[in-house]
Amino acid sequence: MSRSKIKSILDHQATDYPASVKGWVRSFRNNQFIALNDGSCQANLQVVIGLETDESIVKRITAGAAIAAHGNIVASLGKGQRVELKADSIEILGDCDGEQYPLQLKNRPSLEYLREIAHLRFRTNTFSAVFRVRHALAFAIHQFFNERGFVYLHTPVITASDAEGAGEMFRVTTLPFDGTPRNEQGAVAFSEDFFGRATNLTVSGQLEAELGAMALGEVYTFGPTFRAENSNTARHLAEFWMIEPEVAFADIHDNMNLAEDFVRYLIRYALEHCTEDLNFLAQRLADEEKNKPQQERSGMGLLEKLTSVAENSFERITYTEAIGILLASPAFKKKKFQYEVKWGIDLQSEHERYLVEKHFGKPVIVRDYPKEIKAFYMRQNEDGKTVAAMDILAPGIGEIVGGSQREERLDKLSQRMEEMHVPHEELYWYLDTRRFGTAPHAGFGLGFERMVQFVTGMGNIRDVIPFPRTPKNAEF
RNA sequence: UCCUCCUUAGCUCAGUUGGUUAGAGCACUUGACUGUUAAUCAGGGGGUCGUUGGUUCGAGUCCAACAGGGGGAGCCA
Repeated sequence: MSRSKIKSILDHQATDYPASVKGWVRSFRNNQFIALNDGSCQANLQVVIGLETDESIVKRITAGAAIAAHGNIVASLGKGQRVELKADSIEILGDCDGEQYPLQLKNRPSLEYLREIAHLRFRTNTFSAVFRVRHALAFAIHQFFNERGFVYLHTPVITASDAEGAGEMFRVTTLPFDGTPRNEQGAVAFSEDFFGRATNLTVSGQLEAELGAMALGEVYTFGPTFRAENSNTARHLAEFWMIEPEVAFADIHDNMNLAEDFVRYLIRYALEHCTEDLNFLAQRLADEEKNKPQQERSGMGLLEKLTSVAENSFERITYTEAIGILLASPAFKKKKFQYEVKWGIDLQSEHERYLVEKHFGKPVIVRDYPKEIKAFYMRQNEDGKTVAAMDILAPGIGEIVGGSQREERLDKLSQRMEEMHVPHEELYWYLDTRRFGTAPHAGFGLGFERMVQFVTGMGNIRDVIPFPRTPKNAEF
């Protein structure tokens, strides 16, 4: 008999039919009742074994063991579940020595501990829920762009450009560490390296995505991104996934509309397709909040927060307005901000949090930042002071989207590159798009893990990626 | 990288002003029970108190360095 997924058994109303299931034992009660989970859904299937079951089998039904159960799906006699599998036979597929198995249903191992056994943490309710939601969001991303006619463009993971200015890079090389070849000036001879030049892991697919957009019209990337920054926070990874749409004939307002539609679409998708997992995660979060002091509680439950974001439009303000709000705030007057507030500063975490969590109470899109604090490729506004950049700030996460209208005017772009010491030679291919049929265009980047954090309510980004890569940590 | 906190059984945690043989729950094991719901009840085994060094008659407890981890900040997505 072929294996049935537990999800399909629980989803269907029928009873009194034969079925086989395979999964991992979550708990074994009364030498008779197995709570079995196969990863297809949050809920367990109760498998009931007969009293005549061979004792040598019964002894091997331990928490964590992999088993197969064959029998009939029947209406449950007990109270906690609608149906159960009345087993005729049990097969032990893989034993699990409970004395050494670190996961026990009753012990509530901490997220920090589970991070150290990331190879086993998928077996917990929390992580299986998080990774099912992560999958759903990844799928929804492709669906969103596909519905709108975007082309999924695979930009390179290995890049020769180090002029993107998006952060420290990981070097990619096959040169030996001992006896590294040197040129006549004594510098490392990258001409002898695999690609004949210095190469790195990508920090962004944006520049390449722009090339695609200037022919295909609307493209997006969705792939791994690498930053060799020594960042030790709950919001940073050395290897993370990023989505970068790029749209020809679009301005900053089209860009904000797309980004807002996108974020709200993803949340609606999760609410519709991950109800059970989100309910579980919401409950988990609520339990966690109970142990926090009153002041640190968020006040809104996970589902309320997601529903509110999905149903209400984001606040849109300019950078100049944001500075005005901060300067007029009670927090500023009481000198609550650690960092200075004045026109020209980069907004600090505390400023973003004030705007999003205290002042507006919902996601905020801030646009038209001072050109000095933004990248060379952002389009210069008429005022000569600002660029058409926009960031979406989300409650609890901070910056979740960063984007801009791109500078399509060759002279302006060229001039800005000179001012910011970005070498023209290395980016001739980028500049060519401005030489040959340039057009207004815009795009943004969305940090996938930050989106997963927002939807699942997980506080640490290391808990929403299967195998986190952070400074001093590349285990598994 | 900076500030700060933590590290005691497989897991979650107690351990008082430095003082006898370091405790509990879960897990494991032996037995009982058999429609349980984190099953329950009774007995049992299980410890290099992160590592190294120091102070002291005596260190899980005090001090230092190192390692690992958490929280906050910077950089950013």
